[in-house]
Amino acid sequence: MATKITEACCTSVLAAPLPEDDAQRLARTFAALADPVRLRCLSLIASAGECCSCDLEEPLGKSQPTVSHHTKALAAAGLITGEKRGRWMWWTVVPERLDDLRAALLPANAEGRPGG
Amino acid sequence: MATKITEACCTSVLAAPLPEDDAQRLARTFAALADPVRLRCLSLIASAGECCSCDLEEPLGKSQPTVSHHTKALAAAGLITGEKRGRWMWWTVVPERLDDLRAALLPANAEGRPGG
DNA sequence: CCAATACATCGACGTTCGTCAATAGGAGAC
DNA sequence: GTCTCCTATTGACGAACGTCGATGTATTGG
Repeated sequence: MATKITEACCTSVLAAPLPEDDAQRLARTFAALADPVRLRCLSLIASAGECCSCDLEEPLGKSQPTVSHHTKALAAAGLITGEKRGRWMWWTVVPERLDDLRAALLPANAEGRPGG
Repeated sequence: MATKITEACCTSVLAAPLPEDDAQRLARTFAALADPVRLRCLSLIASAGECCSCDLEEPLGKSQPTVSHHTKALAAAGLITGEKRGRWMWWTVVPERLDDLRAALLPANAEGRPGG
């Protein structure tokens, strides 16, 4: 089982000094999570499995342009993805992207762990 | 084995809608990681196991006040902790804090997973 | 004592960010 | 076509952030 080398590769923050471009990419992704409104937005989408922008305004307590701004930021970070159906924009989370983030925070001695 | 309830508790972003105060706490922590300089700073400390502020200036390419500013931010988020020995401030990462973050990003159906 | 070193704090600057009102774009209903 | 609903974009505002020079605070060494 030690033959399996993590193809999540490179971006392990704790294992080795992070190259500058990797740091910039990672920082942009974390920045998408660095706002309470966006975190709750992501949480609402994940909990619902799928939901449209109009369903976010009320629980978030923010105006429609603000909600649109945040969904755009989350989508730009690859954390959610949107599909337009009729008039509605349906958002879903991208679990692989969250996996990448968790992998980046893995301790150096846990490279081959399951469920990381 | 469903008897084991995660005592990481509450702060699972994807499992249920995030309360506002939890969102604020989490966002503050992610904000500490939302800067490439701080990410590289954390990475340098983790890789070295322990290091002092003066050893960070050159690899980060930033001035001493800037480095101090970033270490303070990381420490305020609980991601690193410092101990003063003589003239030097020795920084180490707080792995439990990283574990908390990874737990917050766990998918909803992975509550009881090992190595999460 | 004084000088040097390591780190923290302050003040200021330019940039980025979150927010909303106003407006524009697009898709269904009539 | 027109009207309504949902979403995206623009422009503007204040707040927060990253950065550095100057200064302050400890600690070590002579």
